[in-house]
Amino acid sequence: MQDCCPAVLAAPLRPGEADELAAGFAALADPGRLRLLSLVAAQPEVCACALVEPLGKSQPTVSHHLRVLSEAGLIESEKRGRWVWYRVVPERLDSLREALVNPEIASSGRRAQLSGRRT
Amino acid sequence: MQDCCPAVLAAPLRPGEADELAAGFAALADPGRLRLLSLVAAQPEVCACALVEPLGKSQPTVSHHLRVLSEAGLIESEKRGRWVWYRVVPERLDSLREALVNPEIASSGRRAQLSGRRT
DNA sequence: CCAACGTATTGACAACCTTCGATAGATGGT
DNA sequence: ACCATCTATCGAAGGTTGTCAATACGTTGG
Repeated sequence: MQDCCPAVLAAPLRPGEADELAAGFAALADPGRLRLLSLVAAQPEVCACALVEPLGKSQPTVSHHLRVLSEAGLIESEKRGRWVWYRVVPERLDSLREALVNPEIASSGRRAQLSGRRT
Repeated sequence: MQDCCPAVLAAPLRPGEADELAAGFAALADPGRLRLLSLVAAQPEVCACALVEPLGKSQPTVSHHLRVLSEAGLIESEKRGRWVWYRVVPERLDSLREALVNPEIASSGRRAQLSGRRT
């Protein structure tokens, strides 16, 4: 813990950002939710009524997952008459995707500055 | 559930793929793990001993999270003498990133074929 | 205004996750 | 051999999550 390596100087990812990102990924951490998202993303807009059957889960469960995706900012809803329509929020997906590029510092950048020493 | 819209024809994401992806995102769904990953990604290789302090969690906890990231295929480890070195697996990050591009079908492709009808 | 329908909320339960202290396993120095 | 050190595992406590049946809410059509 004190003389094996340079030791990381500062966390490239601050706790605040980490929380934000983790919340986003948490919404993607369920198979059903991913399929739900892909169903919504497959079209400009999808009625909630078209999501229950293909998912093979109960209506309350689907509703719950849609809410989770919504609160994570991945989709947005609009009530029109008796039905609710959902569509993806591409910007949010983009932001999560970019986060996965961040660690590119290692795969391409690779200018790990080994200047520091000890803790 | 029967006459509001075209209804999605086939799930763009099959249950099998969804499970695979969800497992990956689940590993990213924790703030501590994200920071851990970013710490590892910040350099070509990082000793486990350099990760406990910056994360502010106990050593067993850090070890646990490293294992989770490892089992998700996001990082790999190599034991050298008394220490264990970790590095990211860029390919795995890429595959997860691509999955987030998949729903691009909606944001750019947008050729939702509204041919089908009813359930 | 009432009945039918689409959606959301509630309540409950099991499964899982995060976290830590204690401890075990393995390696290297003396 | 012995001890210090680094890492992993175990066991437990507390919290979160996924799921459904039941039910409430809001809208449309008669």
